[in-house]
Amino acid sequence: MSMKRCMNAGCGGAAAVGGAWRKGWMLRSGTFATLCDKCGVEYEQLAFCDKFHQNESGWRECAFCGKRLHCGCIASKSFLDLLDGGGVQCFSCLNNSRNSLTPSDIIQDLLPQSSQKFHALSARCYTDERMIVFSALHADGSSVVPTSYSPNNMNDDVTANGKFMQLGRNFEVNGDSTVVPAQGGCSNGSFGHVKQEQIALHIGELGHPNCSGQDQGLLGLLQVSNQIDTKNALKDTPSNPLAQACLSMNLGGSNMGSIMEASSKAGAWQIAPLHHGVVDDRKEQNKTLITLQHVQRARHLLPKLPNASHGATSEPPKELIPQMRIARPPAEGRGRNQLLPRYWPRITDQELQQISGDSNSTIVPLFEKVLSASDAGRIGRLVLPKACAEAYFPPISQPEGLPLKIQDAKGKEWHFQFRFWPNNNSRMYVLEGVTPCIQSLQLQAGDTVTFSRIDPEGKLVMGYRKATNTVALQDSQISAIANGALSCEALYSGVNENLSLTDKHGSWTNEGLPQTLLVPDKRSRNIGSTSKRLLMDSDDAMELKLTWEEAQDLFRPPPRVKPSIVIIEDQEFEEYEEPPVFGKRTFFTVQASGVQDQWIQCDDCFRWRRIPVEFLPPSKWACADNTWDSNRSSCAVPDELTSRELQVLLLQHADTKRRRIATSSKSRPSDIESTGLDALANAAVLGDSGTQAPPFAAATTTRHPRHRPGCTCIVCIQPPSGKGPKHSPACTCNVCMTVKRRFKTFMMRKKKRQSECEVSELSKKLPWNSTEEPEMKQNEPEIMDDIDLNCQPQREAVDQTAATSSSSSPQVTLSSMTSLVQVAGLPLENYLKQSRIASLTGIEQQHVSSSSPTVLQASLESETGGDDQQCGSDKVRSDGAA
DNA sequence: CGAGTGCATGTGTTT
DNA sequence: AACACATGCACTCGG
Repeated sequence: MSMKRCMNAGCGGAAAVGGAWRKGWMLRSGTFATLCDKCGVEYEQLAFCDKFHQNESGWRECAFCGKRLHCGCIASKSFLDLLDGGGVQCFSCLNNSRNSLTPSDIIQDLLPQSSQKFHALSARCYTDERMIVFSALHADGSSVVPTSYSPNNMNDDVTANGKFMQLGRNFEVNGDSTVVPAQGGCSNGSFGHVKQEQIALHIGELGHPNCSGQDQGLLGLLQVSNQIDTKNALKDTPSNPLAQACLSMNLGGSNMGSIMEASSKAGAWQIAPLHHGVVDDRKEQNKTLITLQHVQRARHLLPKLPNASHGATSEPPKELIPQMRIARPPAEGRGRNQLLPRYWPRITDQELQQISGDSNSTIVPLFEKVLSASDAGRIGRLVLPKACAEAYFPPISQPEGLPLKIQDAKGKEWHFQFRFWPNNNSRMYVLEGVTPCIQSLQLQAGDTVTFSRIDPEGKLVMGYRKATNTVALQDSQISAIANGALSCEALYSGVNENLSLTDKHGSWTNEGLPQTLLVPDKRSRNIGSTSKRLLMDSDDAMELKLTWEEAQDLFRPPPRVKPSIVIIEDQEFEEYEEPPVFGKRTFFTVQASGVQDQWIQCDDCFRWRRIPVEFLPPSKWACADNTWDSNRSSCAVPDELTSRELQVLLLQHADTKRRRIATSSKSRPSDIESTGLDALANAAVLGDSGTQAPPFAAATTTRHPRHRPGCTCIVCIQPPSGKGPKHSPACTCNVCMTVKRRFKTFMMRKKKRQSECEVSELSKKLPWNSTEEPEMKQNEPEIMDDIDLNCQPQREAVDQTAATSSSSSPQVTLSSMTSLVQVAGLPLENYLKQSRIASLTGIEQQHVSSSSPTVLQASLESETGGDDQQCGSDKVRSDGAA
């Protein structure tokens, strides 16, 4: 066995090379460092476990599989992985030789090595596995030494079991060969899990203090055989400062091996169990190993907010913590650090407590999944995320899989079949037989099921969250935010996978701020779901999108923070070091003269005040802040508008929003592409019922929605392009009859509405109109005698303008449906002109002249009022089903 | 004929 | 480009 001299000047100590590893850890560079026996200083070296034999040509061969690793080329990890805790593992066969250690080993072997004291070293114990990773602070509190450790003695039984361990590689060697965290400063924070305790340890210095972070806190992990060992270990050294220590225990008791990865930036250590023992799964295990990566992630249970320097606003109120729905990176699991955040369990402490009850069991949240339509459907198959399945469920090598018992929150045990299908050289994991469970829990697509494990029993439990509240609360939540009544966390815990944290003022914290808010990202704009396929009522989806956009509109620069100006491609960007805050919600009006106003509600008296349009109100605003109108800068001063006027404006505003949603949905590409027949048919079914439906749900069919099997009407037999024979005026096909009936309905409704127009009249008399009103005041036709169903939208679009200008006569014969619609808008337009509502009519004219059939369709729907607006697609559906 | 099963395929996401 | 996964669909089986 060769020896290598310690490179620490003046030390001269030696470390063994070739045999069992001394204390060592993997460096980021891919090399392996060991600790000098004598001085404790580490140095890099190349060495191999004795399981790898050096052959005559200088290559080393795996004793298990015979594959070779070039001597001295540790970076050639295609064959070999050096285990930080000691030992090596062949990537080809996964056999490994490893060192292991017990807590007593750690303590007895480690502590005497230095006279320096560490300020704190928190440690954590994991059952079954025998690994220690720890870091510690210097006594001055400024330095952290993250390291791993393995004792001198090998434990062959572990080796024989084929288990292995691996530590973080996130350490780098600086010029002085000292070990520093790979990413930034060592951070504070707890990485504890559901049950953990932490205590300070005072132990000898292990290595080199170079963590740049000023943070304090934790720094280590212990992974030992079991709790008892740990406790015994502590007992074994009563005189040792460790007696003062506490070990953080995680009862994650499975037999899984673990990968531990230190991500020092967040002070977070990640543990990733690996498959073990199943030969067929080894390739995937390899992959798991190889693809280990840094994951800067949110911390565990009680996330420390990221920027301590921001002062006292960082910690969420303690009483809120159990309720906070925080995405918890799962504590362990094979390849768990590869899990996408969307699968991170967001179970609350309260829910955990509910599951665990009063028992001493520990609930280990594993992962969660939003149910897809397939998952929740009758097939009874729940597709499991591959990484989750492989990480947390028993390894399976045959497609038939294993029966799996999973207990729900009520204690009922469900029997599923956990299996996989081969899929594109990969696997697709499913849980079969979930229908009874899904039905029992009344779960639907969009709901979330969570999987946890009860330790130490290792029993799997599943919980669920219903999704409906999330969507329903959106608007109100945002409103509440705008009024400063709701923290952003409450909002985004429901709609975004990102962990969200707020300070107690409701401001975003850096770490918790969803990126989708800060930087609109194409990939993450699909709120609440990662898939378009996830069933969400389309209205809800659109509503979500709009409110999401509104939410973005409400962002304000952080108060009292001066931005630094960054110029990127000649564009100046303000860069803030603090996250934005939500501003207060307002609405805008435009006077007949074209002057715009912005209206804001006082937080104290709830009166509405007029403010300049360009003003970006902060989250709190009161009359006293009304510097523009001194006459109304006190809550004692009544509203500028009468309550009636206000009501009208607010109604208009709400209506505007609703219509904008509808319009936006109709201007989707699929709708734009819809044929004239679609527009016709959609129009035909409008207003026939009051059922609510997504306005665009039926837009892409190539046949008219009233088509029924056997229908030979011209619409159904002609190609979607509209070419072909024309409808006869006497055609009595469903569409024609419906269109005729529809326009009769328009007539009736118009008359009815005129009698109900008191509010509208009042609004017209107001000097203001809510903006974004272009589609609001379209009107119904006077008479619809002759309806041409042979709609050719491309041509009609041109005709519309002519119709608009030429015909206010009810007797005019129209050439198209869209022209009809156009004429339908004329009487009110005229009326509005007479009423000198210039802004409205102006907008409307603009829209008319540029109308596409789709827009007209939207207009048509708009004019039919709220009830009609809702009827479109559902009507289509119901008709189709009839 | 409907339910169940296994695989194929398309789409969206991640690397 | 590769991968993950939601869902479609052909096939089988049993009532």
